[in-house]
Amino acid sequence: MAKVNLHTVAAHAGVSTATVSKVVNGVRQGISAETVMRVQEAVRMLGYRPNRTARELRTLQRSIIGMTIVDPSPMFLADPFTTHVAAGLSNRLSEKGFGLLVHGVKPKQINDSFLVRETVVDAICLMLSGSAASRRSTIQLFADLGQPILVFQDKPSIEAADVCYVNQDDAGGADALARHVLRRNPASTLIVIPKIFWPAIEARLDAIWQCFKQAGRPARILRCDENNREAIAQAITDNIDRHGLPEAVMGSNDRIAAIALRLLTAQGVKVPEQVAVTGFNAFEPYSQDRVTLTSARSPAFELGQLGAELLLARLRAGAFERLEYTLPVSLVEGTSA
Amino acid sequence: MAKVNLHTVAAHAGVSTATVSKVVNGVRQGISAETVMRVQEAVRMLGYRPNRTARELRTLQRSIIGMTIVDPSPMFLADPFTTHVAAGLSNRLSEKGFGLLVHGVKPKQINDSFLVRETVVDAICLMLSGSAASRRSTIQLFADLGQPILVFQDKPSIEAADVCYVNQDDAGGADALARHVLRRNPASTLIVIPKIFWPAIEARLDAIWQCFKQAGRPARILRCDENNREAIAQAITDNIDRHGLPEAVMGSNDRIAAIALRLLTAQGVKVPEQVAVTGFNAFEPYSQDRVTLTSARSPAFELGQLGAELLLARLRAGAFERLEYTLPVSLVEGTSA
DNA sequence: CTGAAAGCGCTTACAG
DNA sequence: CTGAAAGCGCTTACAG
Repeated sequence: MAKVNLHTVAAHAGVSTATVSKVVNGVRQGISAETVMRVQEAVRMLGYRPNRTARELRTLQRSIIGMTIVDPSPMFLADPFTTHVAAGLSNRLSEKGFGLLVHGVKPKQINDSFLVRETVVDAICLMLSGSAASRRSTIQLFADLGQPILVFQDKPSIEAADVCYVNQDDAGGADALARHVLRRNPASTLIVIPKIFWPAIEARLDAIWQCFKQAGRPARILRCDENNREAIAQAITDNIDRHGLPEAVMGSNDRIAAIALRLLTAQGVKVPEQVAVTGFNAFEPYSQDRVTLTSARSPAFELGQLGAELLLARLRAGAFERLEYTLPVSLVEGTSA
Repeated sequence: MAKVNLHTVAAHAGVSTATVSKVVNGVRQGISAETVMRVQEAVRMLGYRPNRTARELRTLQRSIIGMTIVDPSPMFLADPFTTHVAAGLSNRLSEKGFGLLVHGVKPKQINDSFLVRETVVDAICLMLSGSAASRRSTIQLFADLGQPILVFQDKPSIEAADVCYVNQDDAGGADALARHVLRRNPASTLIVIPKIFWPAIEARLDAIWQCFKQAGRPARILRCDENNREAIAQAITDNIDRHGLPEAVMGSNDRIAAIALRLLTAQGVKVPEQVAVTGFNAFEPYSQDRVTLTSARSPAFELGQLGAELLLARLRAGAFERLEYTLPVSLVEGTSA
């Protein structure tokens, strides 16, 4: 079947392409009801679907937002935090007829990413892992593109007018958790975090660390390979064998906390009586053997929604109203700590 | 800063836009090395990034694949299976300079989806929940668009030349699990599945059901609200209270199996001695209290990769080579069953 | 109320 | 080896 375009419809309805364009776009101003009907009928009969590319070129906007996730693993989209953000973004963008283009890229390949090389979206969201220096240079790279950039979960490093930072209060959440744990004056605390460097995780760690320092309570840190459940369990077991049973275990996310919780109860350790356990994220309530996990609720979906709104507003207004936003993280009190 | 386009670069380098276009696209045929250099220099100096929209309009291809997920929940992107497929898709597409546009849509709103209303991508992937009839009509709707359609995890219902089905062998995997469980001749078996209707889940259920029927062994089915861990645990507990402890619990995914496993061990039930437990997906090895979960490995990431390759080939060749593909699902033998 | 026409930024067959 | 020109499918200010 031949391509149906504005001309086909116009010819079929016996009007100009200008008129068809207006009808299709709902511009009823100065068009007779009868003409509208005739055009709509032609559209229906021919199964006409406007070519978005042409509209985009004409109006010079794509109505597509890019989301670049910099992660060494091709499974970038499997991380719950990331997917919650993406879901929130897509959700809000869709409502406004905008699309979300997701793009995972390995740290080495950022320069060759087609989102960098070409103008393919109206604005770009960034979700970065890696050291502060590498993140900084990545943000700089994107900032230099001359497109609006929105960075999720990162400390403002580049001060550019068109770079906006959307964070959750990881430090606040971690602080609340630490205070909660410190109420029992633990003689020893084990903090378990993933090896891969994510700024949000470091922010949580810092806050806990500060809090413990101020309270004059010791804590030790264990970094483990997050991709493997077994590896996490083994690392925790080894650490306990070497340094003894801590009085609290603080995981940097619920997954790690759940593994610790399971491991401890399997060894007959009572939670929270002997050991307090906390997690982070609380994307869904977590419980095990009647103990519910004390955690902090990450508003990741809301982060995505907010990001979408800010970007849409930026595109409309020509500038971000503010360059930094922080969403609160609330303590989820379970029975595990 | 003013927009930099082909003309700007051409003027700067003192050549025609045709020449700049060729250099930028790597067409070195019939262009002197010196000209190439001069153009590249101008591109660098001006920070020129080709406008993808214009190229798309000229070549009439978008180099974007759409992924529509039909799900009543806005959290559509939070499902591990879906995200694994999306990651696989995006991974392969990126390598070829293609983008992945994700779009979650509620069942009622499919007709208003901009992927349906307008031509915005080169091809569309579908991931559908809901009844067979509703899925069928959704596929029909997309098939009528005159664009290549690739359906993940659904039984071929619409026979159209441009609709391709990519599945994993859910029935095979479920069958293997059922046989495995049946080796112990369980007097009673509880099958736990989510309330929401996903074809893959039904395929698993059917296979298990058939297998048990043939073996002359009874099984009962429990449908529960999958979004809530507590609800699942409660539903299983209630079912056991009412019908007694089964000798096997087969979850339709690992998450449900893990909840059952935890719940049983918490009640002092020995797994697998008293009750065998199985899951499905095995996106990562799951273990708890030294028992490792027996499951079936879903090649979701590979499904996405294959889908990307098929779509790319389809776009190149003008037609799908085959209209149905099934990836194997392998049994993961743990100690839980 | 309607239409002719310019032009968005590219690519490409063609002529030189 | 290089460039002039047509045209991809739309939108919109403008004239009638």
